Amino acid sequence: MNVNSNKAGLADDVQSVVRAFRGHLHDRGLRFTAQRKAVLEAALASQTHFTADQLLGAVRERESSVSLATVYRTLGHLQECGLVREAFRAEGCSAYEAVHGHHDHMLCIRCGKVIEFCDEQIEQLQERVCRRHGFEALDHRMGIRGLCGDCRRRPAKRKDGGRS
Amino acid sequence: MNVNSNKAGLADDVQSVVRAFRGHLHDRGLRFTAQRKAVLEAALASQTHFTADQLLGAVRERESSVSLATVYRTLGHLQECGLVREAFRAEGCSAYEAVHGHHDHMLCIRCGKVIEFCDEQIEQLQERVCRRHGFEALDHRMGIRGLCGDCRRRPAKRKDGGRS
DNA sequence: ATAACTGCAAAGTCTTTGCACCTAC
DNA sequence: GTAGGTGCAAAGACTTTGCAGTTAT
Repeated sequence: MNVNSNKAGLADDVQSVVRAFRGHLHDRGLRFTAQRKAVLEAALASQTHFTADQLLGAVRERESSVSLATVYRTLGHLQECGLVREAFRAEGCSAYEAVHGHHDHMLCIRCGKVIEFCDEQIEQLQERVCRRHGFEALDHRMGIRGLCGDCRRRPAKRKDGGRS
Repeated sequence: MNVNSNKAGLADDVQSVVRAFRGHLHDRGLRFTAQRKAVLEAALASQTHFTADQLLGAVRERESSVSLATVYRTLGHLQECGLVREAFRAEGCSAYEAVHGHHDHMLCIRCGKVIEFCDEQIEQLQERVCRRHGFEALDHRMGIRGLCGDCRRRPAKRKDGGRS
């Protein structure tokens, strides 16, 4: 199956992933630079979602010489080879994440909490529906928006005091 | 279930939806204007996804006095009451769609085709996974990216000529 | 040696907002 | 009559891009 070719395990150690990235770049006549390596490593190190800007912050803790432009450019390459994906869109910007093990998201519209989950049965049904349409899935994304348990128990705060 | 309170049918005629929108606005002390009505009707008339800009174009065929700012403002209200949702993000901008009957999407990364589908079993499993997490789903979105049947049969065009 | 990469800053997009005038209620 | 709405244009926020110097191969 193609949905997640990087499912090997949580332990797919950074080493091999870096090698994969280098190979991907090499195949296209692109170069493996310190900045690209730093961006990849920072992305892999993150256990959650990150915006381009947050990633820049993380990268700079290891390799000071990186610009936001390079982060964006590198994110593009990383997405092309499936090592990173755009997880969902938060506020006005994109939230990315390293692809170590697939999962989907629930987003609480009130407190902003993000719950990750993975349902094997849903994955299988997705494969099935793709087959039915002759479609070859390379990646997929599911986001459920609603209220988390905590927020369901708290009263909503209305914009105005309400009427009637 | 909450995932789709507007599932009544494709025939939920414009009349009643407009009434629902008016009610929603009224409940919040907001006003029902010609522009808002025009935006809603144009959105309902669309059988596909549309960007804010495309919607503006459609709206202007019926009600010339509408600005892009108003379209955005109205889209906000329409999303709040569940009549419109952000279907997915295409290129740099959001693609919206009227919510008449729920469905999900497959996007071909090569030709850009969008295939809509709806799998009742997946919907049920989503409900189940939400229950397990104490989450109350209000809306959800699933997008599968990959290659459509046509593109799978055609050879890929590489960026450069390729190297052995 | 050279084609590709980087940082910077400027340019682009899409979206939101301030303001003065207009209008539904 | 008044609170809320609208268009316009300017402002914002995120992302992309041109350019001149730098570097992996």
